[in-house]
Amino acid sequence: MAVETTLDRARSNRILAALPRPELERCLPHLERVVYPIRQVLHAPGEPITAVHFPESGWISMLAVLADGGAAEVGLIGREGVVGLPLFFGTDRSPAEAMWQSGSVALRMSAEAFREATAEGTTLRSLVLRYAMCFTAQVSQTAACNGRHSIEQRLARWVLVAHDRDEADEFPITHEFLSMMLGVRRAGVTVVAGRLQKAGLIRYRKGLMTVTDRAGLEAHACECYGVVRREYDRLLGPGWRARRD
Amino acid sequence: MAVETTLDRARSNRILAALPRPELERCLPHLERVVYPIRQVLHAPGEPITAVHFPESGWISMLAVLADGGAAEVGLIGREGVVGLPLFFGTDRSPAEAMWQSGSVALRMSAEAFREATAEGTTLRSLVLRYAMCFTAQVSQTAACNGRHSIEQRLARWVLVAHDRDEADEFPITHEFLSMMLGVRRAGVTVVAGRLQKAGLIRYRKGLMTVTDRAGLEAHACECYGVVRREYDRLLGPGWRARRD
DNA sequence: TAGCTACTGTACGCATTCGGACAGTCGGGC
DNA sequence: GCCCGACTGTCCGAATGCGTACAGTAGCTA
Repeated sequence: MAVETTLDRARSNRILAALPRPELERCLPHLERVVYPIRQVLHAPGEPITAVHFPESGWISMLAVLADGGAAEVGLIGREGVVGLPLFFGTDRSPAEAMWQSGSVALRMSAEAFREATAEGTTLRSLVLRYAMCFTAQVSQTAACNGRHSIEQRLARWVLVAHDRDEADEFPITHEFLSMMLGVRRAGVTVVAGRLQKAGLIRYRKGLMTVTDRAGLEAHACECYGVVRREYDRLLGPGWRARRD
Repeated sequence: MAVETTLDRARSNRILAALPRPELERCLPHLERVVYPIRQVLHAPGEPITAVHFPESGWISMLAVLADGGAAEVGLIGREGVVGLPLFFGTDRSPAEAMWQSGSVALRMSAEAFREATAEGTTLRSLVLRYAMCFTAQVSQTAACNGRHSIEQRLARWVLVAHDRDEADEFPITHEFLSMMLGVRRAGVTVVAGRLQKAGLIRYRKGLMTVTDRAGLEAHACECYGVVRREYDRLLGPGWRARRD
């Protein structure tokens, strides 16, 4: 069995993978591989953010925590991005929460090292800037989507967004959890998920969802999926997804 | 009548006002005062953004344009900010639209000049970074808000956000227009605006709205107003608003 | 001051989603 | 192989908001 080096693993994250070799090598000593349990909170609202994380696989939800104790997902981060943008923006805390949803392997870099690694003239700086633009576009579209589109459209969109960040066609997710992410009732998710399953677009059982017809899902989802996807493709190149179509 | 210099006017925009004098003076030759008609589009979805704008007064809506031809407001920019963040993020276009809503006086800086003015080590760069963080927080909270809160809460919040960016307690806005911004029916706005008026929080007639009880509005609005406001206060200092409480 | 237009008020039936409850079923652990 | 807990399916009444329509009114313009 081959020994997997930090260099190999860094190639899993699309931002790190896009760095020129010398710059990546300067980063390597500051990258530490970490594995977290599912639902692990990477940073909580108002708490200091001490490090950024470059996911190797799976995805992290960015959540806005509400007064009633609930949380609404406003964006999703996978191997195309980095968790901890507030540090880049010059602050060590944020009103949002970052929580692991799937996967759970990332490369961790301390706030201090990240600041140096994104100094003027570095490729990392311009990549993170572009990623920040993508993420903002995702959140913006989510804002519009939450106000205008049906649960069915939003669920189809959510599955596609997650699927883009997953190596496999199946991933663990329950209706209960989806309902929290979408900000709707669990029963509402069950009903529309049942419709999507009946239409042959997905399959699921006991907390495991399988995508069986991507094209069909795209047809059922609102335009928000395509708008954001095109923005990611445009700014990060078309290779940022974990899977091929 | 005193001659108002570009320097004086730059003090109206909180980002420019926060620059050290020498840095501001280097910017001045690149700042041009522009006046636009209401509803003027500063940048349309997918079209090249050729300049940034530092508003002196009033506010601009950032909109996500939807497939049905409608548009949903995802954020609001006033004298505390700058329109054209995509340029800062390294791209000259965006899926969003920026449109004047009130006021309409800004200082314009070309993309080229903006790039130089935000070079490494400048105060402008760090100010714009912090502002970008604020704006992202605003959009995130809007995403959550759109999914969870009632029209009444959202309208109260919207009025507060606009009020923060307006010198006067009254500003021109019709129910029709508010309904487009909030993504709801015009009739829905009329009903809840009527309730807020009956409660003595606002007054309006024929396209002119007046805030008569800010504290009452804050009590009626969802927590989203406070969450975002605190983030702006924290990162930009408490003086970013056009008015006192 | 008459008329026009833009804006506001209100009503009706309908669709979606909610909040809550409860029954059915899957599948891992013992 | 059985049990139990987690997950899914379904139902109810109620609330919210939608789409549409039309009437009333304020205020500008001629």
